[in-house]
Amino acid sequence: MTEGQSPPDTALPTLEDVASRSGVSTATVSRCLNSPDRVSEETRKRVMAAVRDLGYAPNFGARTLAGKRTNTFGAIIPTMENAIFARGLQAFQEELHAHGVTLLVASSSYKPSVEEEQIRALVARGADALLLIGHDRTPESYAFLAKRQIPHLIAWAYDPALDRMSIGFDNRQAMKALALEVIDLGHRTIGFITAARDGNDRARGRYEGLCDAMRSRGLDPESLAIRETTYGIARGGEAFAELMALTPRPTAVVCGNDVLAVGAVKRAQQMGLRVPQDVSITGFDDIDIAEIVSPALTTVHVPHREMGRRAARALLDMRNGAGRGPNICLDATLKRRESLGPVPVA
Amino acid sequence: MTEGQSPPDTALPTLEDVASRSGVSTATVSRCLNSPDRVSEETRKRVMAAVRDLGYAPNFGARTLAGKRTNTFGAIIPTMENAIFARGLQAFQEELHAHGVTLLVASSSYKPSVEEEQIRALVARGADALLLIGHDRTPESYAFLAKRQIPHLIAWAYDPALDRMSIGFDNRQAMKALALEVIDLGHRTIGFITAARDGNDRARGRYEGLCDAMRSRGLDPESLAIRETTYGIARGGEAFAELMALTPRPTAVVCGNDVLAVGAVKRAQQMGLRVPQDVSITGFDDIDIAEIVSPALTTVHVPHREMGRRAARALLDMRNGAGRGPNICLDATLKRRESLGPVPVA
DNA sequence: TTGTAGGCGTTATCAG
DNA sequence: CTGATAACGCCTACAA
Repeated sequence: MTEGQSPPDTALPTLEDVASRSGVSTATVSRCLNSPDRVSEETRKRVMAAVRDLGYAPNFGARTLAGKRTNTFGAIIPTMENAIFARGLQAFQEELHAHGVTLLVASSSYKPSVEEEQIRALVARGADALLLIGHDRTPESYAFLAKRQIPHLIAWAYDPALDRMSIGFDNRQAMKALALEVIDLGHRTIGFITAARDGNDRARGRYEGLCDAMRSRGLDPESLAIRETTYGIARGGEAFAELMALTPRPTAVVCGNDVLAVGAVKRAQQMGLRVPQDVSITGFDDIDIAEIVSPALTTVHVPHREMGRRAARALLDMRNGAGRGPNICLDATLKRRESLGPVPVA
Repeated sequence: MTEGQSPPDTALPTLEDVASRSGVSTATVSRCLNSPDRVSEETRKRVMAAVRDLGYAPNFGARTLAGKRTNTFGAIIPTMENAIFARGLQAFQEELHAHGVTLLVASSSYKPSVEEEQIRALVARGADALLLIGHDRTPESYAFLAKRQIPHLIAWAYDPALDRMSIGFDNRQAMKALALEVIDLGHRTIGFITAARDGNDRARGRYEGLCDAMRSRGLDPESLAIRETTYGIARGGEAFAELMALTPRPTAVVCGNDVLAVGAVKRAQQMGLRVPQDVSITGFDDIDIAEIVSPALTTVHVPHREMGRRAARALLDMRNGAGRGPNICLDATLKRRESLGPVPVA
């Protein structure tokens, strides 16, 4: 009945089409594709030819339905537009690809509700494991992950107080170290430009690290002039200008990331302020632009690539039944460059 | 028989679990999820409660198998690590999300064979439509796309000679315009730093545009000193150093993209060469660093975000049956900044 | 408004 | 080595 010469152009070829065209059963075709050695050389050739002719590709849905591992991992990042994620993810994807798994990426625009959606979407599409960024997400997301027992790993963050599977670095500690450096250079009036801290534990951790440093040197965190803004070079510039209008004017502006810091540096120059002679500026992440801008940014170097690579390995292990994942803290090291100097003599 | 209280923690809840827990049939549960208005208020509440309790999520594979639209689009880019794709893709994804479709991204590492794999992977996973970068890909990829009638759109490239559905800009024309500017400033000895042109029609188009410009001013493209290198700031610097060791030494170095150009500028400064007084350098793409580096890069501005947004709309239309997609050429405009100047007087 | 039943494409189990 | 055939989880007529 369904012996048609070739499938109508509107329908996708199925296993059955391949089978009838090569005169074997669907079971045999399936074997050809999955365990070629369990099929005779001759029939295999015939089947493969039919596969090519028909442009057959297995239906993934059916395949996973029939109960096989998908070899697909998912990753959900806040935004593709942030170089730190792009870099780490590229390494992550390369490592996975080397192990035969396909990576699917989705982005949440920093919205926990969207992230929850994406988690479900990826899992529903058969993701064997998930890479997530940071600790902040809806309780529903965590509940879902637990109930479905999805191997997952949190990257870009490490919180000693949390007992989660993660591979990241201690944002708070790293920022504290940097801030200590700033304070010990004599700065007392400090400004802080940060991304939104709500729903972003990395940003919050950095803020807390700064407060820690101030307290440990007898400064009151309350005296910190804060500007919270969205991601973007221009945004950093605007926030910087606001800070410079304050009295007393900060002698150092600590930024939550390099992008904001670069905006601050550029704006300073437009305002005729010399960096660091008139005002010091620091970044965080050590992405390319940190070194390109002049003066180059004093910042915190984060091993994005290594993080991606190791996250891939850990997730692969977990998927292979290695049990509970690791909780690894990578080193984020201080990078001294020119944008930070001693407080100007009044 | 399968009347277990609650599903063992090792198995995922299915429609049936939800059904039995809420005392209705699977059909009703399905309706609750897909067309809630066709179900009584009361039963719906009961069902939804069960859904939540069980942490139920529909199995996507089964769903597409049963023949529904997936509301999932796919995109395959060469690498996440290149800001130009990241920016366009973010816009693409936001537009799609606003229309209720999930975007899944995969990357090919600039390898056509990997891209072919990814195309199959995404289609198999039920992608309703695909966004691809550039025209260069294996014939098998095109054959597959045609046979399966997958709505797809090519972005970041526009070739007037090709009759394909695409939304991009004319790399060749844009580079020609930029190169004309260089030549008309008096430069006769020109260097060119480019990404690998094999399998990358955008890079090739830019190269050809440069040749066009030279020819149209009576210069021999053969005299062009070319360095082909991989992506990365450092790579651009190395290629630049090689070019500067040539005799005669180029007075202008045209770069295939901003990243390479920034590397060249930085290296020039390390070598004690003033830009543009001693040597001119140009970029392409107009990403953030083009403006951050000093001197700022003379480059070609590409409307990445708009491209992403419009690609999303076009693909949405195609998926909705709007027939053959568009072939749109966006404007890429010359951005004059400081890195390009007249040829030095000998 | 709700339930029943058939089928979607693949894999796996069992016989031949 | 190969062929039937029963799941897999969901959707959608069709019936009630």
